[in-house]
Amino acid sequence: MAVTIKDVSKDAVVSIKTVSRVINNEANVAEATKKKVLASVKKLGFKPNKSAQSLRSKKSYMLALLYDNPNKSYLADVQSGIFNACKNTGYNLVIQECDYKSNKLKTDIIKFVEDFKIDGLIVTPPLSDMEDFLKELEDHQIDYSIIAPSTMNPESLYVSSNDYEAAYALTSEIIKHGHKDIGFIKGHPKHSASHMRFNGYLDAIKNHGIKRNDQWIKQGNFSFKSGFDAGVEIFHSAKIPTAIFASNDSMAAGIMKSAQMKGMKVPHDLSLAGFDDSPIAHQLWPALTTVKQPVEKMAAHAAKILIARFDGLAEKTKSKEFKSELIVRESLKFL
Amino acid sequence: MAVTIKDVSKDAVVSIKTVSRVINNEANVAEATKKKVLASVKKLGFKPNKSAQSLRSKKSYMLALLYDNPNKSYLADVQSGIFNACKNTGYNLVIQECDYKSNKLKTDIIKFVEDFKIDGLIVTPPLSDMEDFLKELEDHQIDYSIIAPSTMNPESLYVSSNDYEAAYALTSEIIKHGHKDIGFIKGHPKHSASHMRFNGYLDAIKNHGIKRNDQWIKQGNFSFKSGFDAGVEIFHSAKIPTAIFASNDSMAAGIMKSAQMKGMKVPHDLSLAGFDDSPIAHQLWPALTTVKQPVEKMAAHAAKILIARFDGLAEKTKSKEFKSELIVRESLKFL
DNA sequence: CACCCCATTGATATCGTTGTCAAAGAACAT
DNA sequence: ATGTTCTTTGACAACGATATCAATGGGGTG
Repeated sequence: MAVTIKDVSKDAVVSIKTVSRVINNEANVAEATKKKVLASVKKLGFKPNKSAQSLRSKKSYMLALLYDNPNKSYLADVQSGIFNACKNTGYNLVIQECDYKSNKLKTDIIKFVEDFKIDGLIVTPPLSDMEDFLKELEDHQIDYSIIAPSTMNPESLYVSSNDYEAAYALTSEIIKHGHKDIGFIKGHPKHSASHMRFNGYLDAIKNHGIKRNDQWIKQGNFSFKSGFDAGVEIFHSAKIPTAIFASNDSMAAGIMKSAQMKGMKVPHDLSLAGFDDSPIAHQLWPALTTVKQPVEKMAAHAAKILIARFDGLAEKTKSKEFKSELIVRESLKFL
Repeated sequence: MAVTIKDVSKDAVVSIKTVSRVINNEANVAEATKKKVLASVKKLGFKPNKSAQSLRSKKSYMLALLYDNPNKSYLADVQSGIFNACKNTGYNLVIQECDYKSNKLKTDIIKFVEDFKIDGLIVTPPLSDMEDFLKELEDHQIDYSIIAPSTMNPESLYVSSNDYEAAYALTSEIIKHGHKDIGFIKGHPKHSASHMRFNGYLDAIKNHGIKRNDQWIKQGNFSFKSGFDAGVEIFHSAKIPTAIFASNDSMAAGIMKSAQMKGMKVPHDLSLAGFDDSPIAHQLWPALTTVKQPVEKMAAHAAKILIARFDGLAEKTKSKEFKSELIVRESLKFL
């Protein structure tokens, strides 16, 4: 039989309530008492029973990660980050796959949260871009922390990245390499990151005196196939750009494949850049020039601030913007 | 306030115990009573409180996925499969990242299971290959289900795949394409799948009268880099094979990159095959010939049989071997 | 010294289930 | 008719924590 709070209280010769106070770090416990109790806790190897805690305190000590994102490596990184943040906090992570297109999304998630008494949600794109969904969460008083929000509401918890600046910087880098004819593949229209990246691109070419050519700007959806298809289209054009910037690496890989199938060589005939620094970026040859976001750290921070809010430490940890890093690899060449 | 079993018992004019019996599908409840209770449950929208159930019944209704595998897409597939199997069972999934090399592994996991009262584990490679670890779980009476076991213990729950046959078939396919000089990149030595795949390769060439050439057989560890390095080594040899079979797609991608950097063209100068049908397999050009395992289905089955065991339905669902599928793509050409 | 206040502590109720065990009644054998 | 067994049901305890609220006692104030 496991050690309970009762055993500890007997061993430390205090009431169970006092033990409870100590393990919950409540105020107003004499230092001597605290020490005594902690000694007994350690001696007996006491671990509070989560179910009992949950039952009484109405908390589950569970966070849920909401996602509907086909990008497996992104998901894995996010998860890993949250996982690390949860370590030693007593909180656990459950995963919830969603369908952002489902009209039952809202009710399903609310039901899920209420059934399992989930303490808080970590919301990833594209769910993080659905204002009405977030509104619904708030109406139900569900705490959440957003990764990559579309609007940075100072009230809510979020972690963001400087997608706009990074896209601007990457585009500038391409231009510095002598390119003027630069195509762009847009990401999934429902992801706010898509727009930020696109705007970064647009402003960069504009500020460098390059005119936008809509023949070379294609709508993608972050999938390999959408990049491939966009490539096929672009390479049918009368004039082909000397460089293409795809909003993520999967699409850049798609472009590369379509280029290679056309007999073009990267970067000899076409320079290429992606975004995200997915594993595939360096596994291709030539390796992709891209932008690396500290996804794991971002996810960890999202979890941390959520947990801090539960513990009433809201002042300590705040929403934060993370900086991305430009990674220049062989797929980009000087013209 | 949420609806409790008490409310239901009042509404249905029965005792709370009877309600409990109905929602737990216990025997010996009169059909009429059952109907009456279920009607009230539905009418009031009653959902049993997980914490209270856990507290009383000593079950957490949580499965944990144990992994230490750098392959993100594999992890995502496994997760997705388990997730689907859990749906509507009342069980939930928590993720536990491990370090299989840690000497605290065993104690950490035991502690984790006991702290959170995890009902059962789903164990993936390479943890599934550590006999002493599994033994420890059994000693602590921890239920588990293995994905890709090294030894198929009829006592334990597992899902396996026919790695040996698939590797044999793929090797035969390469031979059918006219290749006689076939290199092989071994997988991580701690994964039993590595050995099964290697043996499939060895037996296939032997049965086709081809002699093993150890210059072309390299040890990898399933990582892209290990494949790349193996490629570099092989291409330094005096004689280069006409085809290489890598134990997984990441390593095959590594080989492809090292070949391309040497100026070789796939499949013109070198045919290539991988294993797993990871996303990268079809994102490369040329796309990789490979073997597809129904990873999601396997994971789902692993979860199902574990849950069935909890519910005492052990007879219904049994360990199972899944069949892989050969996918021939452009990276393999007729000699 | 009497009074009050605040920090500290504990007795006990409580959360929402399942487990135990006994009672009631139906069914069947004698 | 009586005893026995089996099915069905319910009253109440129990799980292991936190919440409530009252009791205790030391320190400060007038």
